[in-house]
Amino acid sequence: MAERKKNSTYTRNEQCIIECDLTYAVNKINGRWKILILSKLESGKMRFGELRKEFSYITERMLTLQLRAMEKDGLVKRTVYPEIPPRVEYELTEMAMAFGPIFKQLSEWGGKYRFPVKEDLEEKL
Amino acid sequence: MAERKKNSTYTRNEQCIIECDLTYAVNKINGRWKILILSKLESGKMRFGELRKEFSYITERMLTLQLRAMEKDGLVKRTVYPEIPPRVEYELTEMAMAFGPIFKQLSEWGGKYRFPVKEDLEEKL
DNA sequence: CAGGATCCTATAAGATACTG
DNA sequence: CAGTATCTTATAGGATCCTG
Repeated sequence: MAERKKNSTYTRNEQCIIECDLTYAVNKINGRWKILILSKLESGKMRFGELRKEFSYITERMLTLQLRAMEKDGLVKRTVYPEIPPRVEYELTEMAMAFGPIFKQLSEWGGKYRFPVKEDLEEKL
Repeated sequence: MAERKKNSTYTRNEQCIIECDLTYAVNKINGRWKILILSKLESGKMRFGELRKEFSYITERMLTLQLRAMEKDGLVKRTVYPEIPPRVEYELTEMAMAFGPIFKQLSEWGGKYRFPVKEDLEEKL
């Protein structure tokens, strides 16, 4: 994500990634759509077109960029089949699969706090 | 974080926040330093200066910006004591505390995958 | 089908100096 | 002490058109 600077020093963030497990993890999944995409890919490998249909609100360009960034980060494996028309499949690596339970909890957090009203109602039942 | 546009429509991201628990949660903690700060504040309320000392690699400006954003987002409570010299304390709200276990798991994830070598060594023990 | 290329805007982040 | 203010750069995100 963040590249090395010309002067061979690190940005503040890079310095921290080197030192901190939490920052390292956070940086892997930072990016507006990454968690969403990873979360979707948990259910199995998908073609580019399937992902595009699933995330119609993400531009093709961003979808590509985020997927490639994750590939570089070792979270996603990209397989190109030498056919015509082309077929490309994306699947999670083991390290990405390990995020599974975390995303599930995140989603639960969202469900609980997104509409406080919802919570109030549930408590009344 | 993202503001309403002049034309009264939503950005792609905002549209998604409205529909999706996971995106809602992700957006609460998106920002280069938020998780780190939240994670630190878990151990109790802290003064601005303490946070600044703890995160010496974050500029004062970014620290302020992230804290204020989180305050607006309902994750952090900011208390100003009308004294001279001024004293300001930051503490987590209940909804932020609920992130606790998630951050812990994230950190564990980082610990496991940050240095694959480390893992190999551990397996040999 | 799965993108790449190009151009543009918005937002994040950082350096530095200053203040009630 | 706990910020603000100002300026600048870097990065993210998006619109649109093109292609092997």
